[in-house]
Amino acid sequence: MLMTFQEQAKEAIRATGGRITGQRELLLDLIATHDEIDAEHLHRIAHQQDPTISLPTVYRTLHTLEDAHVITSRYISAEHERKLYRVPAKQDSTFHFTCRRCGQVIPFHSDLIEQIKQEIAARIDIELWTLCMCAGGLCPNCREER
Amino acid sequence: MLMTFQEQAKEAIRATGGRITGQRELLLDLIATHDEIDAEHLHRIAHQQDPTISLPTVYRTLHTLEDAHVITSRYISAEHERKLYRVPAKQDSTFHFTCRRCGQVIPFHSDLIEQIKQEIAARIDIELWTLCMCAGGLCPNCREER
DNA sequence: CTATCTGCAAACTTTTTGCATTGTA
DNA sequence: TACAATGCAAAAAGTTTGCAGATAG
Repeated sequence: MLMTFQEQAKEAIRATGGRITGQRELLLDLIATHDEIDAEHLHRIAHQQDPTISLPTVYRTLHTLEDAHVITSRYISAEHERKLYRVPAKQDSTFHFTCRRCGQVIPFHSDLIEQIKQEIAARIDIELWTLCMCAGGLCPNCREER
Repeated sequence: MLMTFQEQAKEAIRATGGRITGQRELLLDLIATHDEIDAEHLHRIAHQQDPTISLPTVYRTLHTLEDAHVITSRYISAEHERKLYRVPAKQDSTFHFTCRRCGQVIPFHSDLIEQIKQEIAARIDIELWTLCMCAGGLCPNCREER
């Protein structure tokens, strides 16, 4: 009997004395249907369904969910532009190359990321919550043009 | 006959029609004597030697140097903090774990980083300028306390 | 002499906070 | 009916830009 992400999240919110509001339910539904999303984008699409929802509420909800370990966050661009939030299980070993000239983003999967996580865990006694890995440089096209 | 970092940098600046100003010479000297430094720190120490130097000049100089491939930049913490600049050769395979509770930064070296760089290069025909890897979670102390 | 650099002040982007009000449990 | 959560407006933090004046080559 699997709990949905939304149910798990609500459980986690209640567990710490938090309350389930309409805004939070809406945000949970939207997070569940997007692989990885930033606060501003989340606010934009939430706003279409509930025009009263504010950006501070989006940020506060994301922090609440992250503190409860219901979502994780990371940057995917070397410029650390917007922080992206996601359900932990999703695309854990995918990182991104961002072209510094045209801005193109190329996703990249590597098993070495899992190995690095294990290496960290083996060497320092930390609890790893997030690992962000961002590559930057010139993409094939821009490399050719210059 | 090895050129110093400063001489190389000046050469690179001149090569693109740039000019060698007192501010730029001072910044180059300071960058050369620090492993990895952020704009605000660089401005602070530069300001002690030349109180007229401004933060925009520091940023503009860092961008000029980065465009000329004389320095590289990266973030070392997964939180939206400061960008760090450095001479490319320095501590290339060191990344950092930042504790989300106490802020402690634990540097961490792994040969897997070089392997990942090679894996990227082998798979996509990119020119890799920077790779940032930021780990976050609980440090040994904070993990114990909660 | 002229294009590049500079400092200053102000703008910008993303994220956070104070506060009075609303709404959940 | 308490205490958590909300919206608004304003602040914060890091970085960038416009502009008029200074300066390298």
